[in-house]
Amino acid sequence: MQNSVSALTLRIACSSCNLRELCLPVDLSNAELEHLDALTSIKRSYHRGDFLYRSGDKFTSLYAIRTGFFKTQVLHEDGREQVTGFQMAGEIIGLDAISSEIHACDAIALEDSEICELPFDQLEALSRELPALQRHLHKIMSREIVRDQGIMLLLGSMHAEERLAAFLLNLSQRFAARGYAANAFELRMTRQEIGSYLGLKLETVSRTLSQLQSNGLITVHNKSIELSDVRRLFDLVGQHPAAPL
Amino acid sequence: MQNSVSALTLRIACSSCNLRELCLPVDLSNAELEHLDALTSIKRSYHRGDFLYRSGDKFTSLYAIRTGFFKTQVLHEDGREQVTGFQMAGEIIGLDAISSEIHACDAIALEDSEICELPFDQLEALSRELPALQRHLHKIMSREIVRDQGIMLLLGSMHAEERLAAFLLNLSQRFAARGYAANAFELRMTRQEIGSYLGLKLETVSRTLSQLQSNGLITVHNKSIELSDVRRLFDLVGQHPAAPL
DNA sequence: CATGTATTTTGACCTAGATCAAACGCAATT
DNA sequence: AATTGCGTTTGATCTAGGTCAAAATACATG
Repeated sequence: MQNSVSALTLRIACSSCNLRELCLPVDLSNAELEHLDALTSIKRSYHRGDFLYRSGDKFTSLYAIRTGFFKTQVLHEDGREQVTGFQMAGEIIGLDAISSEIHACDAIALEDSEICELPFDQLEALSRELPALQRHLHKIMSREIVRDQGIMLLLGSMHAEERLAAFLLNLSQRFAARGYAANAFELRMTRQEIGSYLGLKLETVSRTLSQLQSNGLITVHNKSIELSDVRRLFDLVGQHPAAPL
Repeated sequence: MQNSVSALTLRIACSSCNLRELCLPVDLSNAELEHLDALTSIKRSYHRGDFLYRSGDKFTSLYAIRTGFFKTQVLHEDGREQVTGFQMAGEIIGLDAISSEIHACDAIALEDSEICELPFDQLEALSRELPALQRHLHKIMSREIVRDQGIMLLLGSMHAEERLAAFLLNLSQRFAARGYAANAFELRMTRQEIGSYLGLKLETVSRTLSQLQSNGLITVHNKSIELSDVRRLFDLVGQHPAAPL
């Protein structure tokens, strides 16, 4: 039981977090989980539009998303921007900063959100004590590499329609893993942000969504999406429904 | 001094490897380096075209490239392929397989090559003992994530000419870091492989190289490349020469 | 509720790169 | 030297998606 907490620096125990099935504690025994509570993980709140960190900031911590939705983006010097990912509850962000100890991208809240700040030094020290945590941390980083390779495949060799289908199916699967409806959800990001992520212009995103709708694969009403024919969406990306993106 | 070795399972000591400035031992003290020698790292040779591993193979080890050149590629079910990277001496490959313990891509030698096989269980165990090694392993993984994000930016928002310029400058910098000439080198890969990596067709790669040549930025003779005007190449990618790709 | 601002949709047109096809160069083989 | 075969270059066309512009819709704020 937690008491006498400040609003800004509420210490959070992983063992009592309802995201423990998705987040850092995956694969840890109860005994190990208690050790993880030794981590001084701080809960913080962000409003829509707030920066969790900025490119160039000194790296100290990874961040586990408790609630809400973030995007990460890299800015090119000439003003071009590339959204590199959309992150939701249970996902860990900040991994790109470990290499240089300086954040390489911006992380921005797309809706009001809460995160757990995980001081990386402590996380490393603890993972020397807990092999299961060490392995899981490695898996999280490796998973990010695999994800990025999937996006490279998408950007390098898929058409607009396939990119959108893959994007929507990926969101669907991640919502489903969190207990939300897989076939109907609200987009948290603009067409422009989707386009940046998928290497398309916002007009193309809009047109392609309309086209998927008129072909009966989805229903779009502004930011609300319904997947009407998941089978044909999977056909479009040339994947079996079992395989994650 | 090493004696009585078999051709296939030569044990290699990191402490006596001339790649230690680039590879796993970076940032380790001499004392730590000796511990790293406890790792049963096995040297193996591959011929041009050989697979180091295939997508679907069980993951056991990371691989450090001692000499030679590799490509990694992911194959889409419908036959599309995407080259996800070209790797040279001192670079570590196989990181993508940690997450699922199954390799997610193919790794293929582009010329006769030698690698060090690094059993991952042992590497993890050792990195629990050596914080500097642990940190370095994390940095290697993080650097791969940053690299992938750079490619996402390239694929998502750059034109053919910019992609080729960025590609050539990146190779140049990596050759330079290994003591080779920065401004003249041989490509180890085909136009088709470059195209797959950069999200372009091989004809576009060829045309764009010709165009860079006629603009005086490079000289191309088949696989041999000379960077004639590095300054303007950097201008093209909108980067200052100091910044790595 | 009215007004101003951002986002989305849709249309008309344009272009970078894809596609298709042919010729060329170079290395290995006979 | 001729043959074969792969990789590369170059040309002629085509098209998916970009660009530019305007209208429609949603959203925020006084």
